[in-house]
Amino acid sequence: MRHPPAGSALIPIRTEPSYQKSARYLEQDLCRNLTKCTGMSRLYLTTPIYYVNADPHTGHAHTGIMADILKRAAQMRGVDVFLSTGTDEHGQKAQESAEQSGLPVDEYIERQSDRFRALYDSIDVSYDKFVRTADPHHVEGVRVFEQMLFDRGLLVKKEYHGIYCSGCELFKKISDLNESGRCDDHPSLVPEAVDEMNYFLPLEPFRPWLLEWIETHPLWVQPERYRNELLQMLQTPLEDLCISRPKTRVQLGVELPFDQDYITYVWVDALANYVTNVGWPDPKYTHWWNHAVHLGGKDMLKTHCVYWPIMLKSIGLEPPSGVQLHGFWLGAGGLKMSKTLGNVVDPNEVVGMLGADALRFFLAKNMRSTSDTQIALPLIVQTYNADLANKLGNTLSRLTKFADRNFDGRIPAPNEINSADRDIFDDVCERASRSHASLTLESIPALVAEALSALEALNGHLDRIGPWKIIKEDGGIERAASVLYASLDATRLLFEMLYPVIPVAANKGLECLGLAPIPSVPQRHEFATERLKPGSRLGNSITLFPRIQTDLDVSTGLGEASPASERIGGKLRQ
RNA sequence: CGCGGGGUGGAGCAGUCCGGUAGCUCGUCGGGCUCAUAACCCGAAGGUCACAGGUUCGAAUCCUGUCCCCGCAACCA
Repeated sequence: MRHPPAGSALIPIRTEPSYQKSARYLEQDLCRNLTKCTGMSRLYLTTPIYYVNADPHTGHAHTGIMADILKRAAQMRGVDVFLSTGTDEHGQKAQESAEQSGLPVDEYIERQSDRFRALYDSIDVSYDKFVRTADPHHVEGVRVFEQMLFDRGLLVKKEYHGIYCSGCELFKKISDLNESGRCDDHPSLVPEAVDEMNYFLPLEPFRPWLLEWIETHPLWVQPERYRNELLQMLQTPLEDLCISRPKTRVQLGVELPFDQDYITYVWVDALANYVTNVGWPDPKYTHWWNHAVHLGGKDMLKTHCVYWPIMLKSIGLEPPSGVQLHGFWLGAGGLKMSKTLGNVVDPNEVVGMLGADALRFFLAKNMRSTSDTQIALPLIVQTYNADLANKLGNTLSRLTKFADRNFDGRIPAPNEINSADRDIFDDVCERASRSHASLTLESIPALVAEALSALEALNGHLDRIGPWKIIKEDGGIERAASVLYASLDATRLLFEMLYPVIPVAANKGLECLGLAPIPSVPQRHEFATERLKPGSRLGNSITLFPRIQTDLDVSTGLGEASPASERIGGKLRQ
């Protein structure tokens, strides 16, 4: 425990919830899901592994940050968490990108992989495993996986009939071609019909099993709309899944264990990371695998909820406990980000300008499960100034500086806590407990919204009471002390509540309150009982989030922004 | 008729499942306060809820049709 529950008797905690959660909301609760699947003691979170043929973008940052938020929140509930991520470095496109870069293939994929790792390091994603598909353990795992498929007689070798564009070096679907039967990117070339021998895993035999699995596990895919989409997807027969590529066409990949003329095509290679990361084929992998929840974008639905469970089932492994998906980020104007439009948001740029917590906070606050969401630099700056600087940072400042001047930089001892003080504390406490207890990928924005509402209530409360006025009255210091204690303690709760979202700033805030940082290890955290200790010394008062001055045009996303301190010669920094 | 999402005051969004005086944040304007990061608090202006029909005592919400935007359709979270 970080500090004794010394003040727990000071302000009675209300136990009656004043908020009614809808039954539907409860049904989609990760907690319940995990209670059923994992007993809540352990959690294995995964992000997809990212393809190295392009640079990391906002979407990659988002999935990692959401995973990290869920991890930190689970750890605060005492859950042991393992978070995996990594890069996929195999396949034709990686091979081509390497060639285009002019670098040796090894050098290219290492550089790209490092870019993904560097991004995650810079945004404080606390992964426990960063896998690269070239890692020997992973490669061996893929080969064992494939040998098992082969030994069980599940694979068929047959001709793949396709239309091949030699310009793209890819097979095309009829629907990919234009009216004249040519590829849009290479209109001068005539795509040719090619027959190529490959290995396939027939999926159709497993469709009835998968349908039943989904029927009997209503919380398996979340949000619910993706479950509906999945069920619809499974109404029609499934095509065989191609798992190989001839070496004559692609060299970068894992050689099939039973046919050295072929390498592994993406699915077995990429998806298998989820089990090889936790030790498979060593039996100890179940320690984590039995508690696995995959996180990712909505485009993962078919691969992670059809291909992957069937692949696992076919060799006798259990499906993951859950799959939680999110939408996509769109650029300014609600349009897909593109360099041509100039509306690309580079996560590295945001981190450089505003810090990792600002990016984390924006993504956590705004992603919606039912639709794609807009992101643009001016919107991020707006959120940073309004929520982080003006509300959260400023509230900390006004309280700690008041305590510095009037209470010798110590937590004042509360005397007469009245109902207004109690209400403000209960309000924050309840919001914190409730949003943490029910946290899922889908409800992360609700946690942020709850914190902001609580913060507004706290600021309003402070203004109505006006401790800086009261303290000037006769005997007012007693009353001011109580108001300040309740407000500081509510602020403490807010930092604890927001710790998973903005870990660095939250711990700085707690430090300002004279508290130890929240550790990144499983440790049950009780919002209501770990009260501030009267008389203990506050830390140094700091400007947690300096305001940013900006000329950004919110409607276009174009323009310039720079830190206020830089713009006006650091005056704001004092 | 391939599948799906969306169109709500200047900007970003909630509300739509379970119909009942249109909400939030930002911005703007006015006032207050001065403990605080030109901050914070209070108040105001601003919307025919894409459009047209229909059901209903009553529709942003349900039904029908239309228009527009976006995403997906074998490797982009």
